Amino acid sequence: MTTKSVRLIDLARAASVSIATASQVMNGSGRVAEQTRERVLETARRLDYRPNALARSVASGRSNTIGILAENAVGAFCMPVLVGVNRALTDVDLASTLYDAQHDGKQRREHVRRLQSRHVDGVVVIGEGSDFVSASVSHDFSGPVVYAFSRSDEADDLCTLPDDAYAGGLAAEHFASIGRTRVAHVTAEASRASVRDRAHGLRAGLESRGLSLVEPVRHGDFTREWGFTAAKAIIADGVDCDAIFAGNDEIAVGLHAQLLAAGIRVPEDIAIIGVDNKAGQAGVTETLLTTIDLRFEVVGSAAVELVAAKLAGDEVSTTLVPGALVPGRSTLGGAPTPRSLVVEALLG
Amino acid sequence: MTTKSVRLIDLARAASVSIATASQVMNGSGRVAEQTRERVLETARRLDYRPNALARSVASGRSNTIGILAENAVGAFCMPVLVGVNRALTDVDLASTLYDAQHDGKQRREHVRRLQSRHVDGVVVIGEGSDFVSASVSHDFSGPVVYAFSRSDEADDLCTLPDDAYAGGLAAEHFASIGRTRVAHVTAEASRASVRDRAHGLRAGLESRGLSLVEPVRHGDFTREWGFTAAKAIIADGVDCDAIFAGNDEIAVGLHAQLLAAGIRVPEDIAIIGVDNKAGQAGVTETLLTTIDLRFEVVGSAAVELVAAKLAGDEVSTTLVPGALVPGRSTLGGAPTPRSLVVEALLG
DNA sequence: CTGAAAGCGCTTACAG
DNA sequence: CTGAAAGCGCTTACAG
Repeated sequence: MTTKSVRLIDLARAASVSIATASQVMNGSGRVAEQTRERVLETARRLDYRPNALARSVASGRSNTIGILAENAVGAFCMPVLVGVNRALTDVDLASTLYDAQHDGKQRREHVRRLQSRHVDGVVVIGEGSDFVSASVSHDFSGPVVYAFSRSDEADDLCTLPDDAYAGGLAAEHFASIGRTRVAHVTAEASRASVRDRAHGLRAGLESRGLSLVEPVRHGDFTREWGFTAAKAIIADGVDCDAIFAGNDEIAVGLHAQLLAAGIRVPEDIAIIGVDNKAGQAGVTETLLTTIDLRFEVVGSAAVELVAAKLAGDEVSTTLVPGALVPGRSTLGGAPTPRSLVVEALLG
Repeated sequence: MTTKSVRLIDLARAASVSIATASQVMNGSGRVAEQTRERVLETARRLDYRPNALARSVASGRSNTIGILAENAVGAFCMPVLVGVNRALTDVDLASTLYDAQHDGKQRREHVRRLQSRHVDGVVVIGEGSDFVSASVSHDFSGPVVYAFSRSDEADDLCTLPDDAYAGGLAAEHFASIGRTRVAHVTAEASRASVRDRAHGLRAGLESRGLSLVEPVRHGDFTREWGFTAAKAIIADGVDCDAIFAGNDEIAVGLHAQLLAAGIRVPEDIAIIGVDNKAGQAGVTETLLTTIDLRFEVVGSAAVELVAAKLAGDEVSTTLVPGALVPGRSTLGGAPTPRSLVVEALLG
């Protein structure tokens, strides 16, 4: 198929220069006479010269590759982060080599070795969210390591995470903007950092507008079932609220369904905001649920930016990525389309 | 952080052998006295020697890396295929380097160049299904190229694809096994190979059991809306069927919702089978819809097997991956779980 | 069975 | 500004 690939020495000969000079013009390093430069470049084009990246790496000591260690690639959130990482990588002209630990410590250690063998310039570990703690591998590499969508178990490791407090603030802001004043919060375990941060952001946002929660936060888990249960309890307890911030979309859907079933109108009686933009991630364009998109892709690309900055010798610190509110019918109302009926029916 | 890494020459000295010998034992090549072998291995362990994969590549001419070119990584089906590819790669101890073309020709060409520069031993192109045609890049590489979940526009390129005909056969078999005899088929455009193959497999499966379709295949597109429309038409036309094979899950969901809305019971009156196992892929464990999982991960791992086989010099040919039927309530019935309550609540 | 030597394709001081 | 030379860490015939 392919003819033997042209080497630097072939290029040098064809352009009548030494390989040192040829190398320099291909790398833009050293000072070379404009004329020779052009000649070499032109020859390179004519010969379709493609530098052997491998040889370049061993000679220069830089692989121009960063390793990606996914804690669990099949996880729901890994893909968008990975896409963000890869995109950002291409922008700074770095290659990536991906390993999936599948939540398995042994595999993970082997992958770390492989990454070391390949002399990657840096590493990004992709975790599973603000509540996930990765075992630090920063000491296993001489280059920068950053944890995307994960915390590390060592304090001064670099992470990129969604800004959960900011998400809570967005919810408060949106409720206020549509005139809601009696807000409740149904969320998951208080032991989760993401849960605490979102609740905190919500509270702060409400307070800054002279509002507060109508009742204590209701803690359960991140499931639809908990949404059902919580809605029933809210009704049974006679809670007087006109808005509920749900800890995630699953809870929001559960609340939504159960409220409807009880004859309570959404959003007329009670508006609902979720978190995750699950439908949007899945490519559903019709926005039933108002939700907060945590922008996982940005969490991924931010990780690459940290790696690149460190590689360039800059001082950097952990990044919190602000999310974006995606307005939908659960707060703004509007005519239900036939499609939305089904979307709702099979959300998830 | 990390101390300077130990090189082959360090290992050789520590074990009192030449670097040639050290190299051979690390690679299991050549014949080395068992005693020296052990000594070197032991020393390697003690020194935590990790061969420099980059240097090894340039010296041997094999990178032990295969390139992955995703036509569009954010696509709904790319992730599972990618996971399968990566898993299989790890099994044969190959690394991967991933590039995402994002459906952009220019980017794609640049990625091909990058892969060439990195001297990958082989390439797997990840497409978007049986109806997607990738531009062949086989001539751009000296090593094997296989198209996973995609067809190539060159006839003798190697592909791995879900076996669509087999999927149709599974549907026929399942309907027969639950005693359904009057089967209809609602699917997408007849211009799609996947559509034709599934229909063909269904027909063949029915015929082999002495059954046939109760009406001509209804062609539309792979959307929920078409599922609605088709269900209405089936009702309006007074079609006497007790089972519908839907071209994919989207259509199945549309049919399901519309039939319920019209007071027709699923599966008592009409059983439904979809294709894709979308819910399962998304991690939903409750199986509302009986569906056929096309096993995208296997499609991915099969691609790697083809690459590996070619690399080993074996003759291979395009692989069709058989899917698996995932039984659910839309054919088997059973108690509605909380999730299906949501469906009803929202439809009512 | 083992080692000295050439070579993989590149980069990078260092003279000139 | 340009080239000859050493070097990156490994592999692979080839002698012995």
